[in-house]
Amino acid sequence: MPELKEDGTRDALTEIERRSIAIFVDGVRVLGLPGSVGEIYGLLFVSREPLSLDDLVQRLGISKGSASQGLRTLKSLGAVRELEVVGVRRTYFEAAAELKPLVGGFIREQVRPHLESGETKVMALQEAVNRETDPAVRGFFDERVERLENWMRRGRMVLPILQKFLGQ
Amino acid sequence: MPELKEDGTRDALTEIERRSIAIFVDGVRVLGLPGSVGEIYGLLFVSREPLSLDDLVQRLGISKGSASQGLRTLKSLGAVRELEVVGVRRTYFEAAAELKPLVGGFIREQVRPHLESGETKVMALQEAVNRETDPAVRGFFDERVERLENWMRRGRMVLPILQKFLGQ
DNA sequence: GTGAATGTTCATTTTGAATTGAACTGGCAA
DNA sequence: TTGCCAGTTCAATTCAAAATGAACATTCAC
Repeated sequence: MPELKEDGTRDALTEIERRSIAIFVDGVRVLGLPGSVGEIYGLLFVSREPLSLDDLVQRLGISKGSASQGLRTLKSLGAVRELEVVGVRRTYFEAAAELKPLVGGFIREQVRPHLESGETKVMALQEAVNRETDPAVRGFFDERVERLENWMRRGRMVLPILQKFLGQ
Repeated sequence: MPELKEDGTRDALTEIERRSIAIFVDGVRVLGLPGSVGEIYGLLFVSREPLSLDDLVQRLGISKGSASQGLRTLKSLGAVRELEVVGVRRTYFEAAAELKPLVGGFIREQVRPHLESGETKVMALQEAVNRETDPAVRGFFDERVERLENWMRRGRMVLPILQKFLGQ
C-alpha cells in the first residue's frame, strides 16, 4: 500500500522524475542492487532541492523501511550527501553525482568483497588439488587452478585501471 | 526432486568438483546469471572428459529443463564448446576456458544490451527536458542530462579497454 | 523529566526469478 | 511406419530477495 500524505494525497512524479528513476532503477539492477535504491537515487538526481526520508517515502510511495535501508546503501556507496541543517532535526539528502567516487564506492563495497571471497575459494580448491596424487590427473587440475589464479590476478589489476579511466 | 540414474543412485561430486562449482556459482551470480549456469560451467571446468546434457542432469541433480536452458546461455556467451561425435547422436560439451572470448561474450550478451537500453532512456529524458521552458530549471536539467550522456560515453569507451586488458 | 518527531530494525508478506517436470518436437533406426 | 532417444519448451511451482509496516530506539523541544 503506497504511503500518503496526511491529507491522503501524494504529489505525482513529473515525467522527468519518472524517466530519471527508470534509468537508475535499471542501472542499479545491473549492478545487483535492489530497485528501490535506484528509485531513490533517480529522484535525488533530478531534484534541485535536497529531500528528506519522508519526502522520498511520499513522492515514491515506498515504505519508511525501504527508504531507510536504501539510503543506508547509498551512503555506504558514497552516492548521497547528508545535509545537516542547523535548527532542523530532519536530515536532507542530495545525490552525489560525480562519477569517480561512485565508481570507487561500488568497487569498494561490491566488487572487492566478491573478489576476496573468490580468492579464498580458489585457495581451498588449490588445497583439494594438492591432495590429488595421480600425476596425470594432477597435471590437469594444476593447470585449471593456475588459470583461475590468473583470472583473479587480472581482476585485481583491472580495478585501478577502471578507476583511473572512469574517475574524472 | 533430484534426478537419478536408472539404478536409482547418483555419482557424488568430488571435493574438487564441489569447490569448482562453488567458485563459479558465485561468479555467475555476480554477473547476474542464474546459479545453475555456474554449476554447469563449474563442473565442466574441472572435467577431463566432455559431458552430455544427461551427464550434467545426473551429476548435478538438476532438471533437464535447467540443464538445457543453462547450456543455451553458456553457448550464447561462448563459454562452452559443443563436440559432435560422428555416429553418436548425443552432443557433448566442454568448458571454453580462455578469458578473452568469455569476456567478449559477456560484454556482447549482457553489457551492451543494457548500455543500449540505457542510452534510449537517456534520450527520452533529454526530450522531456527539452519541453521544459523555465530557463532556471532548464539549466539544471540540462546539466544532469549532459552528465548522464558523459557517463554513457565513458561506459562505451571502457569496454574495449577492458577487453584489451582481459583478453589474452 | 515528558511528548512528539525522526529514523532504524526486523519478523512477516509479497513479488519476481529460477527451477521443475510433463508434454512436445524432430530425427534416427529398424 | 513405428517406436525410441535426445533435447526443447513452457505452464506451474518453488524459493530467495525485496518490500512492508509495526515495534522499537533516539533525540530534540518544551
